[in-house]
Amino acid sequence: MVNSDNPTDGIDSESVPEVVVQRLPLYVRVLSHFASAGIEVISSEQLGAHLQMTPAQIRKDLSYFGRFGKQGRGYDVGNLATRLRSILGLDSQWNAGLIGMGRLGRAVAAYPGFQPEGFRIVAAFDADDRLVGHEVGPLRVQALAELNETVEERDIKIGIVTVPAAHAQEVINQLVRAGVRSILNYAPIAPVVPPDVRVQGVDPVLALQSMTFYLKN
Amino acid sequence: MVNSDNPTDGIDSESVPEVVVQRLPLYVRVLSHFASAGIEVISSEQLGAHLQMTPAQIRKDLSYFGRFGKQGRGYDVGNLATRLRSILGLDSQWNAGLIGMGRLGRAVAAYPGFQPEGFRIVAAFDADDRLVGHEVGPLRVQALAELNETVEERDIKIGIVTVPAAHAQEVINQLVRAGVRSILNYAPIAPVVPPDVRVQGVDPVLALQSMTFYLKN
DNA sequence: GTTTGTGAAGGATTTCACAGCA
DNA sequence: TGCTGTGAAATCCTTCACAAAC
Repeated sequence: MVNSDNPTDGIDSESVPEVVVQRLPLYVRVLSHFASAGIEVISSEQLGAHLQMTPAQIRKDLSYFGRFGKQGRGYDVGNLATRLRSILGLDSQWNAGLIGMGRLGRAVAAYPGFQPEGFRIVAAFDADDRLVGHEVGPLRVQALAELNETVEERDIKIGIVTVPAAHAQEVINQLVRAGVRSILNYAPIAPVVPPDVRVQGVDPVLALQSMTFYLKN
Repeated sequence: MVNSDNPTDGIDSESVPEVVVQRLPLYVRVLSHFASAGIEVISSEQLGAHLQMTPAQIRKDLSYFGRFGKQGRGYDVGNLATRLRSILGLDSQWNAGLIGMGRLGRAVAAYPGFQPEGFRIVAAFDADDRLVGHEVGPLRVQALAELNETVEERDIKIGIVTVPAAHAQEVINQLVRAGVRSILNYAPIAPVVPPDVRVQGVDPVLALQSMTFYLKN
């Protein structure tokens, strides 16, 4: 088992607002930044200035998970980063399967940002027989029929979907059937999934489309 | 001037919640999907089923912008899509400048998803002199010193940042100084910008990092 | 009969403001 | 003195529920 529960933080995920969980990685990132700049202690005020949010929100967010600061001083940068990483499960490796090895899939496979953060792509799949068997970096492209057994064998907890929009819902269905509960979706669709499955979309066009509203108005 | 204000919708962007604006592109996308499936009329119930949200929320969201439906029937798919596109400014072209022509920048330049949605990358920049002058697709890589005049000349309204994290804040500062108020940021940082500038991050790692919380807890 | 549009209610999130601790 | 942690207040967002429209 790659991912061991850390007994030091037993958090009821139900009791923490989802928005708060989504901000946690941001805190980790900024803390790492300050740590590598040699800063050892930081206040919620300073964190807030860098993240463009109020100090009160940062303190309240952190209060869902514990008491990490020292009154009159602030937070120990290294310690807080470590604690938050542990809470998020970022202190262990997470295996991911990549589905769709076209142009986008190969770009994602080659993206160097996953590995250092503990995310490892351990399998690659494509529906196209002509791609199956080919090597993409260290991975051999597999047929989708092998999804179920590979998810089990390689302890895949995350699915990364880089297939064309027309096939994305079906591929996501297959991932869900294979037991994957966390999906990173690059396809420009809003997939329908059971309530216990989490989908995060990565979609530059969607991001641009909401900005034009403000450019125009 | 590429982007003409559409006089049919005069919306006070202050009065519309930001979350609502961010859902609008999703509605457009689903409506296009239904339109190309030949469906002409759709209820908020059906839309909600596909987007996994309540019909009431969809109706309330739309009510910020007008009255698009017919009681007892629902919404005309084509008409609603057109109206929403107009409200978002998606009925005109938007020019973007891409800064950072390394691996990621070239992948973004080659991404075929922007063009069909009306986003056009009209300039490419890099700080590295060895890249300046090279051609990437139809673009000639320019020096960053030319940013200001090029933004003006080519009516660039959007900056797309694909430089390494260490340079991203400085590049974003330059974009802001050049008058760009909408930025799509691929760099893994949380940049500080003036209040009238909008930044949307595209960050697969951040998305993954909040999902692991739920995998673990 | 069906479904919209919308005030009002309810729930969630953010901010305030201050007691308590270093 | 300076800053955290946190109840209470304020704000923001979602859902309810129903009159009006087709």
